[in-house]
Amino acid sequence: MRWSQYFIPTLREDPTDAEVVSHRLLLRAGLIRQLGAGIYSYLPLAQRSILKISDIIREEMNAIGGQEFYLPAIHPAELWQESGRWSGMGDNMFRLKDRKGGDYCLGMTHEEVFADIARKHLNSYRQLPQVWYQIQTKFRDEPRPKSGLLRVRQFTMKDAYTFDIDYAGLDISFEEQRRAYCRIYDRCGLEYVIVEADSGSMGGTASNEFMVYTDAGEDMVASCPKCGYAANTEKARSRMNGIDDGSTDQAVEKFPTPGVRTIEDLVTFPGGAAADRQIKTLVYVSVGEKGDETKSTPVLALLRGDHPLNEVKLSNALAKLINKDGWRQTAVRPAHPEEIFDILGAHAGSLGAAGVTNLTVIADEALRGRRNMTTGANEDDHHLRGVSIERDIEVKEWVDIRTVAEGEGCPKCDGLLRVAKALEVGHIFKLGTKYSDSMGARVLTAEGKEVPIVMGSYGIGVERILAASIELHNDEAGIIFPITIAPFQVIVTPLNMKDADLKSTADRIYDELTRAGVEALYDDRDERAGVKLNDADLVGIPFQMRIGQKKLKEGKVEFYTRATRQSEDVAADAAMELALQRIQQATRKLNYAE
RNA sequence: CGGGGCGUGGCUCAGCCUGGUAGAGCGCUCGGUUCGGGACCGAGAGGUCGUAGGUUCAAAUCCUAUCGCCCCGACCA
Repeated sequence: MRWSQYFIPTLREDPTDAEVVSHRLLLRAGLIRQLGAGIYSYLPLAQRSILKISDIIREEMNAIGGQEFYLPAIHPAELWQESGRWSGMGDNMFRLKDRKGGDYCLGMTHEEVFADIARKHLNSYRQLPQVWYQIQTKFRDEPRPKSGLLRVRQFTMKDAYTFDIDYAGLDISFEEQRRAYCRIYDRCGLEYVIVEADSGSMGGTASNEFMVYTDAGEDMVASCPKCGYAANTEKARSRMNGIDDGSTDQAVEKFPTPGVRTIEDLVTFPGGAAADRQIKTLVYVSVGEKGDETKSTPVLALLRGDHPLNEVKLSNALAKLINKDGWRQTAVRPAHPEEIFDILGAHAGSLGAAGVTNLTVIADEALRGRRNMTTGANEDDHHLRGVSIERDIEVKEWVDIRTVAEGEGCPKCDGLLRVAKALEVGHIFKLGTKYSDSMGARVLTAEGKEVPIVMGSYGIGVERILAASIELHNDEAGIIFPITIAPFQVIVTPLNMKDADLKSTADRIYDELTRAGVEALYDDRDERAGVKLNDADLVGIPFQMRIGQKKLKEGKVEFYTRATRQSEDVAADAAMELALQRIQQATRKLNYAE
């Protein structure tokens, strides 16, 4: 490919709208352009890279028996109504009407469509297991798209689905997918961790996320360097040290606390209490629906004063209480200030659960057995001391609803947890029978019994691999692509196109490389050397063949490695061989990484 | 959805506060010099100042509405 005729609109200046590194470099290096909020055009360089990532995914999916499909992006509403997700997905789903007024949506994921095919055509245990996948465009109307390709409204996803006769089969399918995922990320040259995760609106029994540590991520991962435990903080647990509450149960005593509004206020207030000896009382509202009816259920969530609530954990706990008799929880939100006053007769800052009997009270596990605590009195400017939880508060459910913090004890060993930001690049779920039950996908067993198909669902964000790779692999000069996903493997750069010797040597080497099957880009632009070298570094092609006058007089050219920014001299006649060897070496290292 | 910011040649931005016939740098075209880390000289092309309405003798500038984009928060398979 000749650069002079190829479309690579590099930018000399940093785009002001781009905050995160990958966004900035994707724009500057001429890989993408924005069309709208969270909607991007992939230019030729990005498209080449994305196709390479897709090819790796495809190879690894095929290697575990995956069969590639291509399903529609437009789905009739009925399908999503059957699974209950037409309402469950809320505003995140793009919806549209056809000319007859029929409801449709743009697919956010494809459990429903695949399950529909499965229920129509899978009838017998003899047909199972099946591994189906596709690489397809997904649409999600994100409330806030951001960070370039990291959070967008249209993107490419590899989504795979497995169909098994029972849970033992699902375990095997899940494990195969997990291993395939490891190979995919290894081959893409991406450093990742596998973490325990929340299943979210997908439902299901277990899930793992594949995470890349980067500050551009939007999840927090807790991990233990000692035993390897790793979990999304939406799921992570930790070991707590005991706290001395004194040896005797005191009596509950109300005392005035004028102006005290926060946990911190009460710590410094004379006669107050340390944060870990306070009970924090939060008012949340669970919104549920049943057919056309909706209801709001206020609940109290109790935590140790210094512990932050984890809304995902709370939402999961509340869903268990709400989802029965045909009701389904659609949202969980903090109560509005007016609601709080109506419910408890006091404002935030003086709230407590002692003596509350008409509300569901959820308490965090870390409060179990605690005594002589201080909490709000449900009377403005008053608190209670001497509160012993199990004696004074009617707790409906004890659940883990707090967010773990750095430095807390690992739940699996005696190590200490670290917490760091991470980006989700893949998620695998054991779905179980959620969709086969709701959509009626059943098969006959060998004994002639009808059972629901046991499903798994496995997703990879294709562009996120590209963006995450750039987040991890860059320097002040630009992108540093791993060889396997680089748009080109080598760039041939004659430093002066007006020099006939340089040009003819470059022509020849480019021709040799191309004939040898190397993906080479030829920078044949009549630009100054500085421009060409800076562009080559910016775009991040792993190897450069630099052809300049001084070295060529000795019959040599320079072979430059982008990652190390080191050059080595090689005879012009041997240049192609060296490039080929280094490319193969680098590719092999990623493809057969352990 | 709440808070903040920004929309001016292709790009980055100045001009707006204090109204008076639209600017710079980069890029682009042509000519010349230069040629190993984003050169220089000369000559050019290119803008309904996001959109609509209002105030005014006069609006990029003041007012109102609206659209779009970015950031923080809420939310997020």
